[in-house]
Amino acid sequence: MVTIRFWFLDINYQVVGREPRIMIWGISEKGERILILDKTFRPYLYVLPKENIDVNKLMLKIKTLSTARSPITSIEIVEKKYFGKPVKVLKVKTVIPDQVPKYREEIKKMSEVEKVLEADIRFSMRYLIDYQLQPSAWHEAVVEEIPLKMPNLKVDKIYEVKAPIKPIRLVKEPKLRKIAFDIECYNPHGAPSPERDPVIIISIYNDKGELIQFSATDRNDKPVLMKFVKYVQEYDPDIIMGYNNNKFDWPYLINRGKRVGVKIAISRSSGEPNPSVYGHISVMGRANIDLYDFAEEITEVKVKTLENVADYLGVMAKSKRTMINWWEMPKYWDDIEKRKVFLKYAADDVISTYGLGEKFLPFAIQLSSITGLPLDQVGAASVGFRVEWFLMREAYKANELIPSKVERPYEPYKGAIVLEPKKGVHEDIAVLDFSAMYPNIMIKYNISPDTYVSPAENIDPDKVWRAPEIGHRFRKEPPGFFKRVLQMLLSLRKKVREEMKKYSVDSVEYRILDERQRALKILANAMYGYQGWVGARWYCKQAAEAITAWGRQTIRRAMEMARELGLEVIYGDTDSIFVKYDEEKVKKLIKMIKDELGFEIKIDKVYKRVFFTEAKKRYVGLLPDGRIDIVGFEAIRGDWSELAKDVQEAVMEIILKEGSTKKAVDYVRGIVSDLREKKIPINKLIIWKTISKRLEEYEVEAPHVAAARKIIEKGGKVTAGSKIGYVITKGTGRLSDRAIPYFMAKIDDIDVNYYVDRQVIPAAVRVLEYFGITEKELKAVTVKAQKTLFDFFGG
DNA sequence: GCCTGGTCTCTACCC
DNA sequence: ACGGGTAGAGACCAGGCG
Repeated sequence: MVTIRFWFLDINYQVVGREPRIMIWGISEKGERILILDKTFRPYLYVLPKENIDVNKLMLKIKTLSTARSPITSIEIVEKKYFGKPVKVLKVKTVIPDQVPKYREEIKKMSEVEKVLEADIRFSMRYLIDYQLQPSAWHEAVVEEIPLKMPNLKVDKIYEVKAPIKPIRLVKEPKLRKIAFDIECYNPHGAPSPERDPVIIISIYNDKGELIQFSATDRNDKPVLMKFVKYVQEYDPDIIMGYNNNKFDWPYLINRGKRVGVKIAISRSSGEPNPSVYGHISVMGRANIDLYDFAEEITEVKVKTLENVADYLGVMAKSKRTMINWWEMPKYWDDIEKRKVFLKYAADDVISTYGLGEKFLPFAIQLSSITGLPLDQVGAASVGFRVEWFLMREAYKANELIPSKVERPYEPYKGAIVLEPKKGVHEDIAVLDFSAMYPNIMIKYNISPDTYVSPAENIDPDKVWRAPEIGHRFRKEPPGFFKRVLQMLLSLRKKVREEMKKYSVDSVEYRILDERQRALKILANAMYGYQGWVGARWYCKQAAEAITAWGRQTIRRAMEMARELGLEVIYGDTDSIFVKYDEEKVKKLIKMIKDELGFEIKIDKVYKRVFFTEAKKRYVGLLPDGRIDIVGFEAIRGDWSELAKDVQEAVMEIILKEGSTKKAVDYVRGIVSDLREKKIPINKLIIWKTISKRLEEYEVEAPHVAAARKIIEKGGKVTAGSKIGYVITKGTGRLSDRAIPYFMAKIDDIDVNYYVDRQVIPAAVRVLEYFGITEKELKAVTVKAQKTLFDFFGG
């Protein structure tokens, strides 16, 4: 027996013979790739009996269900808590994990049974929870080495556990072997099909900085697939990364492999990648990561192509990469000279992908270790499931039973308040933000599913917090599950931030800790939304409703205080208030809020000048350093043409910095005339919109839907989530009849009037209207004298 | 048949 | 597959007019 330290990479289980076997894949401190087996773990479920029933009789009755294939090996009475209330439950153990749902259904039917619990947790996750193992983190284990007699297992050592594995805290990462890969398919018919179209290039980029490309000779791709499989097995990466590989590369490779007779046997057990939870593709013994999952969270990039995201993150500048549009690919492949360009394009793609991995992996690793979701799943799992896995682990630690998943109808409830802004230009405005408002409200009022007191219950009013407006009550004591979890998250984050100070800003440790505190913050902030999500195990509408009610009360009171101090409130949304920046009074306000409400509010920024129209959630601010903050307006929306956005931004800048409406008007007129003279390139006229469902489900034929149909007609592919780039062409009738995919349009097809009347002018007028400028004036050819911005100040 | 105003659908934003 | 609040465009349709 030996004690080893290893970094947790992946987990799965197999049923071998008549017993399940947990398989944990890791990297030892010495850098060996190891597999640890645990044959002792068994699946189970809990039975919550009805009150006043004969438990012994129930136990006997459950025992009679036992089958030979997966016998019930034990039933014991254990003490747990269910929503904070102590309960006695039966822990029913069996052998084969996939038999648990069968037992669940049968036991549920029994008249003595109130509920069956924790029968909907996958076996390997059950193992992680019960031993509190931390994916993507270090562990210590007492193990015994067993001989390597399984040649299909790609590891240096195999062990069997002899004592429970224990997580240990080490701020470091092992030297991981990583590759990024990307495939290119021959697509003369539009979207490629694995049944018909070969994989012509597979590019790989590894952590040694090597670029490897396999390409087909003519259209024979069997060797390409074979070389890829061989390469992966030989390089033996721990992490495989791609961009949209879960939805495209892997399914294509596997189906293409089936077609040409190549098994994509790239896992550490020589198996193929296979579809798994949250729509991700699992590769046994390795972490397959789709970087698109992380790119999706970058809201600044509206059209999340690899090149756009890589450009935004500084991984590869658009100007420095080779680009080929998908409809041009066959041309680039068929022409042997142009093929070199194609290979360069493929290389740039895979290098960008690897670069994105460098940006996203540290965060993914931290998120994985905190939530307890394996590295390959954490990106694919939605926010709700990340929160839920974290809570399930915490529940186990607190001896709380995990509620089952229940299907519920959607129930709306009232949310936050948004103030009517005082329209116009304001000088020196401070934006005050409550720090972590909802988490702090949950903590202060002990809001949690297990502290909620139902209206039927009689309770001393002094022992509960009562929510304003709606009257939901929450026990003051003891601290609820969510309160404890939030306090833990917040104090942990504080500790991590303290620890960060020990390291220099450019050290590896600093980066790790910084990503960790970010992940903790995101998790804490998601806790409110989680409770209001009907799909949540800990769904509690009353809690979510109470949080927003207390939020409304808090912000209202804060605004009242500001006014009491003589501070003019210009605007406010949810947890922020915009006030005139009087340093002394603002300082007083912050203290007053702290003292009276017990919440921290901070100056987030101070605008030298800020402009509001009458609309909520839209404003432009000028920062002291000269930068312009645009919030909500067309200029930052992805579904307006670049041209209209540029015009609006320029107008805002002229107005805020120079105060000259005349200059702004002249500028707009200039653009309009450029447009009429076809001086504006077509790519500035593209409007991007997301297809959110299957095309046949649309009730109205919107322009982007019509354009999407045209893409399909051309052989292209459109699915839910696709971004459609279209332009409006000349003609009559509905816009949707005149919307065509941008790559099918020529500059002469463009309906200039649409871009003038429905894009440029409205975007400009949105801002200029307040200064008395009308659409007519913007379109007029003669220049009239305009008032300056400063005529509007103060009155 | 054409115009108009109101309603509904849809998307992307804010916090 | 975390929440509600909000702006705005365009499709769609009923009703008025002639």
